[in-house]
Amino acid sequence: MLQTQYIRDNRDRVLDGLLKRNIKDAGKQIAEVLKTDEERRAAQSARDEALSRSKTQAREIGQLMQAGKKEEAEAARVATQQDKALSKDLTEKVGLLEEKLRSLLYNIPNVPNENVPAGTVADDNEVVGQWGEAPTLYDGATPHWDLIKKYDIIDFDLGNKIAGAGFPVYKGKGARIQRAMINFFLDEAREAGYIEIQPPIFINEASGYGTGQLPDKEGQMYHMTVDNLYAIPTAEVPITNIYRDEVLNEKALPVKNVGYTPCFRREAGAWGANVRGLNRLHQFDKVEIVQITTPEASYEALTKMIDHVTGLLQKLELPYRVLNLCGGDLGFTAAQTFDMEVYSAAQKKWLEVSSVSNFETYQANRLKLRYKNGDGRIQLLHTLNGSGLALPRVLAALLENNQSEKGIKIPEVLVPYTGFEWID
RNA sequence: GGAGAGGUGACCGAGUGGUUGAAGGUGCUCGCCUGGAAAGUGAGUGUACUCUUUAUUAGGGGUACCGAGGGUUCGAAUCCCUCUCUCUCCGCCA
Repeated sequence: MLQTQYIRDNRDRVLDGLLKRNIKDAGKQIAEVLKTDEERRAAQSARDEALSRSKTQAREIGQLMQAGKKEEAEAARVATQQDKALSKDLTEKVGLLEEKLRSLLYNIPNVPNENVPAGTVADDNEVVGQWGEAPTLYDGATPHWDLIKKYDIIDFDLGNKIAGAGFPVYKGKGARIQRAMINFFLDEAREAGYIEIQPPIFINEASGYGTGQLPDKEGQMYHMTVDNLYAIPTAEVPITNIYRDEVLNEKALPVKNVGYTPCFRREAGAWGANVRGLNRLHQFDKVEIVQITTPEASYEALTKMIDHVTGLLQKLELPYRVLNLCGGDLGFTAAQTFDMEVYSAAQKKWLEVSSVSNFETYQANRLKLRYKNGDGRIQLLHTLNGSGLALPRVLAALLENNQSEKGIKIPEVLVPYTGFEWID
């Protein structure tokens, strides 16, 4: 969430940013925040004053008691009753206002940075990079949902039987290529300086709030009500929450973590057209990279993360483009996001395989993730994360782009991991 | 599932009703020592909110905070209640 102080000091900047996200009542929301904040401060001043008085009185009574002046102490004691009731009321009032302010802030998304293009829909995203050429496929080429049946490597019907739609079963070379990609991605990240983490795949409520999945994406996560745990939608959640409520030493920065986890998404209401095959699943595998840096270093880190991800795609020989997401397409918590899309020749469309974002202090503020800088001042850090990479759509593109009469050719870099060169 | 113990500052760890925001240690910052470092040694080192001050990446004041919430009391880290988390033992299991 945004910092109240920041909104107070940069009202116009915040407003402009929210308008870039096409939030129509941004002015009203910000005015409400500022008004609540003002009420809160007034209430706090009043409360502090009342409490200060009580405290002084208590100290005096203590002294009288010790001096043995019982009667005077007793008189003073009676006199405190009124202030006590007053400060209790005021404390309650402050609490309510704080809660109101927090819930207002929870519903205000991050302010896009100045390089985020204006726009409302995905078509307004700005293409900032492109690599590779779409392959020309042979006559018998088909989309991946046919290929997986032809080679019997992924079985949706079996998934239906044992879990439900969107929970595919990977078989034989299908399972092995999954394992191969995971290892390849993890090794590449390690070589780029990321520490590998294997986090829990269920998280508690506090973690959900920490990274912003709660309260606004409540319905998108699988929730185990018996133990009040949520299945993670991405490794970003448990990995970033490692650093919740932490004050890091500047020397420990930047934090660079990578983790492989299955990801679970209910995709409530998203099922329908254009989600065939591997394009959208309830459970999928992803290798996630996370960085925590100082504010000064975060945009350079973002660039490096994009380079890392595009490097992976180049090694996999998959044609891709890089998009600078427009205000309207930006996720709730991001200040800037770049999407990597791979071209899937048989579907003749771009598939998002990675999304790399800088959240600036938005997550860190909720997480209370800070560091002590050289001057000894405590400051919020910047958090960033990106997929490096999500498997299903990479696999879809790989199957489709590499198909021929002979079968599906495995990219060279993956062969040492798969142990086979062809799916045939 | 049953029983017990415990959650204190960046970290470890004292502290059972009145200068305790909190001993001591570690870490960190600055200095001494050193050719340089280590060791040793001296000093400093809470966070959040808030008010105020032309000492303004600063000074001064106030309030809150010892897992969370509530209660008792003139006064609570310290007493009581509820919740929560962690640990240990037993049970069950891998």
